[in-house]
Amino acid sequence: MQDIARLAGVSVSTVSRALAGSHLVARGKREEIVRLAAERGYVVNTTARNLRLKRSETLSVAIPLGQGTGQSLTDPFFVRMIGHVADEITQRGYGMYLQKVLPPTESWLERLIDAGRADGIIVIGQNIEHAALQEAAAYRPLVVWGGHEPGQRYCTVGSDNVAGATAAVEHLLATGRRAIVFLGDTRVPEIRLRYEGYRCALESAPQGSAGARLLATPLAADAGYEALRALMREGAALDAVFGATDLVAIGALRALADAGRRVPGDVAVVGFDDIALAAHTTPPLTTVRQDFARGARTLVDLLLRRIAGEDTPSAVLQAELIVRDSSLVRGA
Amino acid sequence: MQDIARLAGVSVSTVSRALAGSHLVARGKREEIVRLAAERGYVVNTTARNLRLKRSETLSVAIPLGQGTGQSLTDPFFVRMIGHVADEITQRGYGMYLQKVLPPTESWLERLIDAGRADGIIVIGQNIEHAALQEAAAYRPLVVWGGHEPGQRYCTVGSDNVAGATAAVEHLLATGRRAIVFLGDTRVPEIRLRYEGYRCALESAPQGSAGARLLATPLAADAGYEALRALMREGAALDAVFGATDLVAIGALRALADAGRRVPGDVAVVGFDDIALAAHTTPPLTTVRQDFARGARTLVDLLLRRIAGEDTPSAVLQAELIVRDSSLVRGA
DNA sequence: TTGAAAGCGCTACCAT
DNA sequence: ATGGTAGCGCTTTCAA
Repeated sequence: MQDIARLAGVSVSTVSRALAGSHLVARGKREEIVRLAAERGYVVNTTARNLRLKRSETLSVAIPLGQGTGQSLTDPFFVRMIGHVADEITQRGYGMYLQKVLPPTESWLERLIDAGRADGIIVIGQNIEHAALQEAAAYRPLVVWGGHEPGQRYCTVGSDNVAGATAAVEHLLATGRRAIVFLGDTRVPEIRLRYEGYRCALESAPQGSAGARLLATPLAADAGYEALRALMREGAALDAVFGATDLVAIGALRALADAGRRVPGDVAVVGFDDIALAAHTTPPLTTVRQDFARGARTLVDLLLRRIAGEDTPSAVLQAELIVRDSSLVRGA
Repeated sequence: MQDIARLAGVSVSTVSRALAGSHLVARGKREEIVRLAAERGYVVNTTARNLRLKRSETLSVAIPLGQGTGQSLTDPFFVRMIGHVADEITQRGYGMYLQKVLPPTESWLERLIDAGRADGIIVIGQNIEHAALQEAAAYRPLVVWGGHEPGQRYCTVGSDNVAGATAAVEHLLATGRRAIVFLGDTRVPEIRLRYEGYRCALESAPQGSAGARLLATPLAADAGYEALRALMREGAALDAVFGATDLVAIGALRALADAGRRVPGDVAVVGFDDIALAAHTTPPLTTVRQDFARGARTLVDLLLRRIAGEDTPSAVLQAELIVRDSSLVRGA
């Protein structure tokens, strides 16, 4: 900036103002300075600027990967969410600092918060870290994607997991399914809520239906595959599978195919998320769609409002059942 | 830091040193200071630190999304790559600044580089931006994931697209396929290289084989689906499809299923990438595996070496053909 | 409308 | 082993 000032024959103050588009600088001079900077490839140093302004125009996105839940950063759900959040953040002229948090790290939230790298934090997925989040609740510029539970002190944005799961299971019951297995890891709050919706729907099940059956499995396709194979080897009766995520459901699809069970003829399969590939499985997967784009927009909106000092409530987004071939009426 | 110094009854210099773990500070005093900081939730301000040190311990990851190539940040390929790169960066104690670059942005590379936010830049995918990259070649701390082409001045890391594609097509020919269609967008350098490998293999095809047939399509499942459907409606003869990416191949799988063509009985399908879901399609997809983990490691390695002042050459990684059911021997 | 100068929070040099 | 202090590059108040 010194250089530009010297070249333009003005002070650094004037250059700073000109580059910020201030009208305090004479129009001609301003344009001259801007031209000069562009020519010389000068760009304002963000670090110095941030230090001076005490804000970074950057939002931190943190992804806690719980121990053994099997999720990884490459999980299509995270990827999808990261993509949409990146869109939203970029659109508002903010930068995005991506942080992957592995479980053993202690007080990661505090560190992230106070280091001054970002103006606020978006945490995607509560994933076991519920307690840490509760503690950080006092810190305002924080919004979490996940399930909203009573007694929760931090601000969340998430789909209506209970209602979504209930709709899925009611659909299965309505199409004649009677033995519906739930595949997932209920240690994750969102999954627990989905399981709750599942149980809830089963309570009003017709006579002759089997009760709730929870098959615990990490949230990955391989895990879903293995878990369901094991269950079938045991000879358990089932005519429907509700995968807690599409990934798990896709694993289930393959396990069924390998075992010679026809989908949807013998067994119906339903997932949750509606990731891009759900429409392209064989058969295409019935699933509960989460509105990721809307979710991302809401996350960023709420966070920016919190940064501005507002105290925002949690938001629950509607989730929509998308019926595809994997749960067609039995025998259809 | 002032506060901590006052509390500990020492100078800020000492606090700074203690927090950095310097052995110049008496052991007892050091521990006392660290304890005090932890207690009061004090964390060193990264921005000030970076300004002073003139480095940010942060790497920028930029993803240029070309016009109309149909790729989006939610493409499993990007997601996978981002995940692995995030892993590598995190592991080395660096932060990751994620940047999505939309085409109209001008001189985005320069801005990114000079703003001082990051010590170096990883660009994932050349995607139409080849020219801009060539210009930025002078800027050293820059590594690009993509194809390596003659005359290229910037440092790339990428799979051996030509060899990978050749292996895939040779496999198809060896198993009796004679009319192999290539599905993809050859404006993207990597895809152009794959197409080259495809043509190369076809040149040594047995008598009676059809020549190269390029079906241009954006790199997304829907696009692959539509493109292949259109081709089949035209009544074109084909007994194999080579999708430039797994996503396109998955679209092709579904188009074939919808049209009543059996895979691999009537038509073989091969993809490229080996994304997680390739093993879970019906039938499981034969594909050319890119070693993403290794690629990410190499990207970060080379970038850090460039930051240290070294001039590194481009790296080409081997790509491995993974044969699954979608290309089993005809009639098998 | 412009310039001088203070200071954001930190590290590292130079003294002691 | 510890402290004083300059200065990283910028914005903004205050004075002119």
